[in-house]
Amino acid sequence: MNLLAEIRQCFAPALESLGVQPADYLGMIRPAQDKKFGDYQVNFAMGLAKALGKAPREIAGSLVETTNLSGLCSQVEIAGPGFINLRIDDEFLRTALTTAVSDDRLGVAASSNPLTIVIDYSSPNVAKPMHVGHIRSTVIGDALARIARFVGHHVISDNHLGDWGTQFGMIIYGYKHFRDQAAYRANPVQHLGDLYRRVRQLGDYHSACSKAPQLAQQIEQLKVQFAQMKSAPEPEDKGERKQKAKEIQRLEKKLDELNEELAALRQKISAIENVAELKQLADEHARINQSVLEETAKLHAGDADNLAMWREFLPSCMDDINSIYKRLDVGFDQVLGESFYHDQLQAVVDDLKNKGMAEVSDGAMCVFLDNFETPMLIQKSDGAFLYATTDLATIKYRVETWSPDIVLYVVDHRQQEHFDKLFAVAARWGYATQDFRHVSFGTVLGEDGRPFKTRSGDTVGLAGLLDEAERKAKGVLIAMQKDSSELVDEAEIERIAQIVGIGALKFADLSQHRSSDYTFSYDKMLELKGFTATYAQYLYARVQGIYRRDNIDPASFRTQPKPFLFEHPLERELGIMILQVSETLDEVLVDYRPNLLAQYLFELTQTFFKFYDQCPVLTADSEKLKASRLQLCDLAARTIRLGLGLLGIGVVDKM
RNA sequence: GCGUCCGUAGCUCAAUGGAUAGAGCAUCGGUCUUCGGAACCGAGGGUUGCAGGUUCGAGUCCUGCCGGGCGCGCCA
Repeated sequence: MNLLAEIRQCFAPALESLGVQPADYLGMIRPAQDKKFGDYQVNFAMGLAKALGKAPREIAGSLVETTNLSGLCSQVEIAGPGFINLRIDDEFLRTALTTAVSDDRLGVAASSNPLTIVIDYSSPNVAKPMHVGHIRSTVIGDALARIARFVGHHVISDNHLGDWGTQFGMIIYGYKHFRDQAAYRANPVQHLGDLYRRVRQLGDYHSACSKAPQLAQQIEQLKVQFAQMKSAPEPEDKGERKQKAKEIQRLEKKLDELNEELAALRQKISAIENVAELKQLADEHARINQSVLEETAKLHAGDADNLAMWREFLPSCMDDINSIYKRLDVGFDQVLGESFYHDQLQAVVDDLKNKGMAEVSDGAMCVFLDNFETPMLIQKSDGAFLYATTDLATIKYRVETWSPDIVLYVVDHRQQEHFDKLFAVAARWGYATQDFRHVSFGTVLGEDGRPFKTRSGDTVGLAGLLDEAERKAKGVLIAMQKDSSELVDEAEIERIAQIVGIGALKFADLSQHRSSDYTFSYDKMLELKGFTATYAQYLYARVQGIYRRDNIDPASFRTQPKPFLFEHPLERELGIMILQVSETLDEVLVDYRPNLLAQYLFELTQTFFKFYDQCPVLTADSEKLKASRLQLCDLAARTIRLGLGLLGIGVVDKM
């Protein structure tokens, strides 16, 4: 039962009779912001008043008169400037709750308009270790896929792996020059990772060596400029003085930035030069960066040796990634990486060329677009393709293969301009009816508040983060068990710690608005109280505890529901909140915002614990009341299980 | 420089243009021989960066400024 949808439906005829498009206004019916106003509020009378030239309260009155809410709402009030406050009829609530108790879907109807939705998420670079920067796309994308699927859409989740890029050139180079056959045999995943890091380190060293002097020179120039600016006489004009101060500030900041960059380069240099063996290696591989690109080019050109190595390495790299997915309980319907599209790229370029959309500029094949200063490059001057080319080929493939209505790209916001261009090209190319959407999210920042740099070497590995989450949850669990009667064995603690720890981690991410930057903090990500998954999981465990205590089999009332009673205001409040899961899921999909579901689950849990504090369940005054309250507990717990499950988070019977 | 996103309580964050801007954490105080204290109740804490504008109504929309993140042709 979707209460909000029911109410909206009721108001449509009245709006139509006023001569306006109901769709423009029905969205303004919302859950009441403050419970004292009722359950739902209608906010469009004020807006309509202007358009129709009547007093808002008068409009509200006529809307109420011509709208049939009987059976649905027991109380309709016009308040303030023209709000219409609605209170759902208790009997209607009881019926809806009774239906929910006996329904596996808790009364949530499947969408009457199922769409085909492709969701592209996670998409890590194979062969590079996954780090915390990958968690957002993975966790948000997975949650959206689960939610959309539950709501009734046909979802195709697709992991667009970076499995065809320079990183394989690096591994191939490393394998050819640095491999330790025994170590490789013993643990291919780890050894390939080592080879990657070694090549990376040497390559970075050489880049740093060539960049550092230029950078140092640039800094010297800036310093001179800065000194001149500072010693120049103060302008008399106030505006110019301000301008000057600003310019000085800007230069200072720029200097700081460059100095920091230089320090990072020098660190990379000294890391090599301080170790004689490394220095020797670096000297022996002076052309390493060019060679890596050559190995990559050979792979792309179909070189038999490199292709064979790629085929050999890929499964090992995937093992690493899949173990993370397994721990996160994340899956995909399709895993079509960049390599899958490799042989379709030339055709894409040719097609765009033939259609007059692409032209050569400065040696590179470009698609120029209105409203964009820079073109989209689809082929480099050396003939190599770019990720834009792959993205276009991917669009073509997805549309031709799955005919999606919507294609979501769960990718961080730094790529916004890329997607703006990509979608613009796609539309001109003939894919204009699909709703391509960049579901962007904020950058993962370090605890110092600065963006997490992929190249900064000391990133937190994702595997280590998961370990830490589970370790901390286990510590809390063991501490809790000391004075609890509900003892559980060692293996059980391990299992529970996993679900609680990973759940906390995921929830920390999903509970935040996806567009805001994500400040990485162990404390925050592993928090186990307050606005967390743990709090909601605790609700579930407590309800299971009630069943255990009184040997209750919930199946008994799920098949034969008893009447719901509202003797305490919190029983009714909890009942409404339970039913609102349906409208919450719809809300999530309007703008692809899982945090709305997280917020809902938290509020539901808060309401439950208030209810539970004030309404005795097992010791209720009558059997009828006990039965009713047990059903509320059951519904609350099942709603939490469903909602957390849709966020990719599990529940446990004891914790 | 151009583009784009952001600025809300001490901290971390909420709030499709709606009524008195809300949570969590932290702090302080209460509930307690408990239906498993990972709980419940209460208190303090705000000129929503600044200044204008639009409107019946602005944290939200528009303009300008201040401060910050990110991006800006052959990386992905």
